[in-house]
Amino acid sequence: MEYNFSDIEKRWQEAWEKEGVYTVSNESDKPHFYVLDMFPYPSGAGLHVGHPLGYIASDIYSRYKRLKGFNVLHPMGFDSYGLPAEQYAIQTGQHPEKTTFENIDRYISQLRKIGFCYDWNREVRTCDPKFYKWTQWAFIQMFNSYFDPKTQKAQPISKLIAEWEANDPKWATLSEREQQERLMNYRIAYLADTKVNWCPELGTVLANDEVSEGLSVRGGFPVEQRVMRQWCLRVSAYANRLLEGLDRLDWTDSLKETQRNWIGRSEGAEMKFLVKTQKSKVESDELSMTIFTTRADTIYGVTFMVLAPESEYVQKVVTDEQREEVEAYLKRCKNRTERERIADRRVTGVFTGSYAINPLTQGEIPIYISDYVLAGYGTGAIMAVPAHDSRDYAFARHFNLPIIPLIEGADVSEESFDAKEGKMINSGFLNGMEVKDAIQAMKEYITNTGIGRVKVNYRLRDAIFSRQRYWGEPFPVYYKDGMPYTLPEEELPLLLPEVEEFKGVNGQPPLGNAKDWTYNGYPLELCTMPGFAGSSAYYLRYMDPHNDQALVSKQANEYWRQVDLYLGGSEHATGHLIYSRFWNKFLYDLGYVCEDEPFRKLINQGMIQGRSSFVYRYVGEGATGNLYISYNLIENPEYKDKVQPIHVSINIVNNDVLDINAFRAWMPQFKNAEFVFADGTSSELTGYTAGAKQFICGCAVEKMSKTFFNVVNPDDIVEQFGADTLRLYEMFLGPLEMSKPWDTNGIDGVHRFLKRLWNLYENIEDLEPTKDELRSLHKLIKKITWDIENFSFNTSIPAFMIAQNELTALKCHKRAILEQFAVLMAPYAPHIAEEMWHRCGNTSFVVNEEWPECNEAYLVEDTQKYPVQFNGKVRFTIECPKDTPKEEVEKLVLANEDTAKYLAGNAVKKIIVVPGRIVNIVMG
RNA sequence: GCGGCAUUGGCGGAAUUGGUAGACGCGCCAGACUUAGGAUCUGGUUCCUCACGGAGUGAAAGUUCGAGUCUUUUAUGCCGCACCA
Repeated sequence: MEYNFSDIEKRWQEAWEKEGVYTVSNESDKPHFYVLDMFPYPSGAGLHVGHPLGYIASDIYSRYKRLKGFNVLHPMGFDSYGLPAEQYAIQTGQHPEKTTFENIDRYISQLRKIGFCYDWNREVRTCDPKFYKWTQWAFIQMFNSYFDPKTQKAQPISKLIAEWEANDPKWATLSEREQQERLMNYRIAYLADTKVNWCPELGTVLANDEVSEGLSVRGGFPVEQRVMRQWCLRVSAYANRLLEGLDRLDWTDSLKETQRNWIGRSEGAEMKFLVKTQKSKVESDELSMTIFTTRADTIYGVTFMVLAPESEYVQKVVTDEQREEVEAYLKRCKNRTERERIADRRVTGVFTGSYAINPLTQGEIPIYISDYVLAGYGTGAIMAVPAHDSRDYAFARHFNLPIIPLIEGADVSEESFDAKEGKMINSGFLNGMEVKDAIQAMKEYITNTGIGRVKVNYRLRDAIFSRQRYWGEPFPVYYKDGMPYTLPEEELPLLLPEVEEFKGVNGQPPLGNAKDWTYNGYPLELCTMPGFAGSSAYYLRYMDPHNDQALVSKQANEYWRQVDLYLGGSEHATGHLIYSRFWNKFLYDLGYVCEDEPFRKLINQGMIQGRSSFVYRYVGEGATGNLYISYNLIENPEYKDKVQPIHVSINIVNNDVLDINAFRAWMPQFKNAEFVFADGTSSELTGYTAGAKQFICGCAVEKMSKTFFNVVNPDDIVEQFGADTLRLYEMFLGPLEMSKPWDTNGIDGVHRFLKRLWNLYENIEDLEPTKDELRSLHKLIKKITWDIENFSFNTSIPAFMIAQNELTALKCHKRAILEQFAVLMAPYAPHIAEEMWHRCGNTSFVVNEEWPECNEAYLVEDTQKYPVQFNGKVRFTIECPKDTPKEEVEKLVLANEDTAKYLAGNAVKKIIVVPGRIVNIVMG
């Protein structure tokens, strides 16, 4: 009987759905396990074969865990707020909800065809009011909380108010507005004037992780710096906990390292420098500036100070003579976009006219302003040590400032010496110390003398949480006397209003276009929340998706606790995975969730790139623009550098051979195309007939994209080969975590395997399995179990193939063997596994079966033991295959004399041997 | 610049605890069957050599009875961060 995959797959998908075999209950005696995929943004292009890679891997793991007796939560949903749908809406006037829902429908139909074991009853969509109610709810909690630095935990802000009422007499004298303003400095969700990444093209601000090299990640539009009043989340308060929490997570080192980098902890010291200006005489603290440094030991080499242009110190220290020059410089900095600043790293700066006093040497040091110092990090002011910092060095060279070497033997005539090693010189009481010790000594010195204090700085900034966009969660916030207040929780969800026009007008965000956007007559917030708002707690919602009383009930949360296995791309390392951890820790502090970290184990699947094909158009002398050269010839002198590669649809290329007729029909400009074939003959001369000559295309690995004509749609693969073949082949491509190009060419091999496997399930017999058959099966059980537990899915497919080959060679059609084979296949290829299980005479679903146990006893090969004489005495025993002749063993020992000597001197229990070689030594 | 990961046939990649390097698949070669097909099956396929034999996991050194695997140095590629003081 033929392997009719489309019939099998359709039948079983319908049966699973009808019987609800993948519906998950929160009440179960079984141990729980939560497997989650990062939910997708439903883009208009639909899924390509790269998307399901991680989904297949997590599905295999889920199905395996189920067979192992776990109650497995494995849901899917959609991150459905976002810029592309809104950009499309602005262009076409279509409501983003309409296009979003259409895209979701398409995604669901594509996903269903691949046979995932999702519990679709638990699907969530971030743009669904029932869902974003809880996004808004979380925001209100953040607004009403502050971060207590003593306990390192979020607390209700009422506690802070009570404390002030009791201990701070000034509090009661403040007006309501003043009180609100003071509280705003503590709230975890707060409104502040901050320097933001403003993207004029998108008409919105962006978070740091949404900007790369001065361009927006979405769209690639220029981004400029601007000060705006924005909602922010006090993520930086959690910097230390986010850093320390990493140690307890089962994530890859590279991902942890990326997060550590992003959090950017650095230990150093803050130091106070008094400032001498035209107005002050330095006696008082009145004019001083605080700087942050990790190299307090280099203070004897400070030859100038530098302020960031935006530093609050600037206006205090600038002298009248320098004012004009300084203002000109500040203006120039302000007008530079982030991108220009990054692109142009020439040294610029201006002298303020004032001097700082070195607290150790009492020397006067000039204060400069330069944009190489960042306002957002440390205190926005630095002490410059040109001898030992390359940036200070460049500045000193440009402005001809002195450079004092502080480390013995350091040559600073050409460049700075940045390394933290060597003996200190020119450094007063630090002279002779190693750098490491000097840093420590200096820290103690400044603490004791009160010049400064030890300080830990983090690079992680607060997240800017406002977006001047339409397609996002509205803030549950209204304004009274210009101060924000949150809506009562029972008013949630605050529904996204309808608007006529999706683009903002008159500098107002799009919600400004909504009619009657007020609460009790007070204006509501016009901004919406960013994309990461909805994706920061969605994994909690899956635990209890229909609850309208809470984000997640206590019982549901305490049953599932946290995501046991999370799969997704590494591109979310500094965005989603930081925000989610922050969000979760916040909810944990307030007692809404029972785990401090959301994702226990995390795996990044690699990206699947496209494999583009090219034809080469002849553009040399006498070119008609109509002649194409086979790839194998383009390096020939007559064509070299005279051809132009043109992307060609991979649908008309098979194994790098172009389908000539399909190419001519593909686009009008290729209608009269002529070719020089692989053998050097030309189509004009020979008169082309299909199949007679080969035209070879070039190829390249690129992003999968419509513009490269290299997109492969999983639907097409499913139709041609079936979902099981797709699943197996995606895993077979290579290690899960590695990036790799998609190449449909190899898929036949996997498909052939399924067809051959299918043949084993004819004429099933109820005979007792032989030893060889049992060995094949148990080898397979051992291998597949190990593979799944170690996420080494790619190596399972060869194991299945080998087992299939062995069983075919043994002509094995025995029920006892084939039943278990079906169960082993179930995680990888669930449809054919169900059918195989069924053909063995079972009526149950394979998903309800038990994972087979490996019996090691079946794996032992027949061996025999030889005592080996060495130096005349019996020294050890060699165990080798039964038919190995004794002379062979003796010859072997002599041939491996060094090894034998070593063995004789050690307590060796067993040696496994194959002809000619000792291969495995078991120590006693 | 800092950090992480990788490098094995024509190609994707195996080698799980240091123990037969190249599993399995693609491609290619030969053969069988055949209604000539992009079907199926069988055998071969790391390189050099007619062969015997030798070499071999980016390069160099080291540890070990034994190294693709461990250590050091180095080269190349990919990814992340980056005037972060």
